[in-house]
Amino acid sequence: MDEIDELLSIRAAELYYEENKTQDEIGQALNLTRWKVGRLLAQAKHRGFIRIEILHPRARRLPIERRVREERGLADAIVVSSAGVSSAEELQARTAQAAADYLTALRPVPRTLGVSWGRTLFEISQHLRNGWATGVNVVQMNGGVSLNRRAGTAAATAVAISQKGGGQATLLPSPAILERLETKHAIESDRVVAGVIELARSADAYLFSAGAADHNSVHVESGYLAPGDVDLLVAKGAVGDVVGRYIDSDGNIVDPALDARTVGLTLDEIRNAPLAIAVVAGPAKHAVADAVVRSRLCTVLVTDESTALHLLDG
Amino acid sequence: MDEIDELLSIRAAELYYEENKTQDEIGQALNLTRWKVGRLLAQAKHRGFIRIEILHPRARRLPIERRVREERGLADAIVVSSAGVSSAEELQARTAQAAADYLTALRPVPRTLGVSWGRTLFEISQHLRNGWATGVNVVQMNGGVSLNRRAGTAAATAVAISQKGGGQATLLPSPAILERLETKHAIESDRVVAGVIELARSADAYLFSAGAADHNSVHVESGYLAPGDVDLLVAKGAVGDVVGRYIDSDGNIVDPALDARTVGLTLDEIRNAPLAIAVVAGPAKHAVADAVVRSRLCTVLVTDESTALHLLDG
DNA sequence: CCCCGTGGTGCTCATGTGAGCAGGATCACC
DNA sequence: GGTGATCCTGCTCACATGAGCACCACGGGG
Repeated sequence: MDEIDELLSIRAAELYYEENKTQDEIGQALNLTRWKVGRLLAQAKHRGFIRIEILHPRARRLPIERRVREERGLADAIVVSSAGVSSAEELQARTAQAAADYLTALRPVPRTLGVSWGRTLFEISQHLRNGWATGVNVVQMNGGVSLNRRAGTAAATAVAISQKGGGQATLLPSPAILERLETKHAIESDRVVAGVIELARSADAYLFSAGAADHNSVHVESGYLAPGDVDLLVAKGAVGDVVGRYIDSDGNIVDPALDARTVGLTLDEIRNAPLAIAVVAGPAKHAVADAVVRSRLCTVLVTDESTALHLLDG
Repeated sequence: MDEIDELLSIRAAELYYEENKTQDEIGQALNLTRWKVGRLLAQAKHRGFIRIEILHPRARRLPIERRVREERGLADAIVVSSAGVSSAEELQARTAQAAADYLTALRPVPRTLGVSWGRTLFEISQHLRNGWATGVNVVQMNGGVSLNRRAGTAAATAVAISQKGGGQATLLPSPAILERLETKHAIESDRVVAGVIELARSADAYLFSAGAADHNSVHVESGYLAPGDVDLLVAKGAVGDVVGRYIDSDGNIVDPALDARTVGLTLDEIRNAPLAIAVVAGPAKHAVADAVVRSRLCTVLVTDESTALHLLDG
């Protein structure tokens, strides 16, 4: 196609998309047959001169979803549009909303849902509507009775999800990470704790997020890890954590000793789940998202557009 | 329309615009009749959820052009799209290109074209193609033999436009602004100068830009005005200049004494022209653009999207 | 309890649009 | 200069879509 046709296709596109003229009218205006106009418009689309965006907080990017699903081998992928997003909070909110929508539409409805906790999960719980399901029981997948002012967030998340879904919440009454291995063994052998973990293992589905390996992590905020600990993990290749377990870009445990002191389901238990929904969004989490998907920690991914595109670059 | 319909319209739009499904297929997917889908899509468009942009350096915004024409009473308006523009230079280039296109397509072809000079005009001259017209003579509208390194730019502009248009250039051999009123009178009574100005008065069309009243002005750069002079003009209400004459937001001369020492066509002579094409783009020139249009200094305006929208706010 | 206005639904029909095809111009190559 | 391949053009036809209309459900008022 030469330059003059390119220009014509732009003129035609202006008249077609901005002025709502018919191809026939455009033909008269530009002295072309209506078929030529049709071809010019097709060219303009094909060459990427026409961008169509759906501007809405609930808008998704289906073509990207499909590519993520196919190229990264996921059972499902939900990619929220970032068109018109002004703040990181809004992106987070959109993603949480999408995750809530996904849960709501999920069939068959899980009877028992294992959940992690954190900012993302809390927000999802807030976006779920009352009655999003009937009789969904929720069980925590990992320890996390917080040590600080945010205490109760983890519990509130699980409780909100279960209550809105007409079911019961089962909390895991244990810290996320224990200081001594013996204590961890001790707590795990507690009948209640062991029972909860057993229940979590039997869940029909898991819903969890992933954290970036940086100083803003919930683990630092909650006091389970010091900023220095995180630096050390990063030095060993950590890109983030899933249910409190830090992984490198291949999804392998970075620090086995630390991992052994972490209470909750193991990554392999999650990997073997038939339905594991990871909700990971935001530029800071590009690397973890990639690790999660690459190491098959999830079967379903809910994320934002830019993270999804990052996954497709690899 | 309630919220559930809004959501449905977004889902429908995704399938329609991103997945290229037919309304019928969408209907099957969402359990709707195909007419309902059509209505939902119409709603989505109507509510502004669908944004269609034409991404191309030559793209124009016809609806904005029309509004500018009608609401500001211009014979014509050319508004270049700023979709996908990364730098101020690119915006400038797009506008210059559009002005060149407009000139090229102009009918009837002007026999004599009066031009001003400056960065914008120079760029337009560069974007014109050889043979854009046959036999267009160009005459300078205002003085401007530059005092500094840029000397010759004004002349080069007029010469390029005329040569590419197969005609002759007539230069106005005079400074833009003289220091003493007597010198100005003297130079204007020079037979050659008077002849050129007379020729300029008789031009079929004028093509000029406008400068912002700031320290980056060509007048400061060329040494006709000191930065302090500009500050003074701004203090008196100046928003910019047209053919070297500084105007306030109503298009009135800000400093009659300075204006009297300025060589070239007067603003009223331009106002009386049947065809006066102003090319004004860039955020810095929003105010001048408004003054130019408000005071009817031009019959045709070539500008960029954001400047045009600024004009429509008033 | 019925009646009528309102808004939404599913339809018919006319129009707009894309796929596919035959003919003809263009150009390289023989 | 002929010949074949290739691309483009203008067309037919089938399909997709929007306008307009009759109908029905709902709800308020008589």
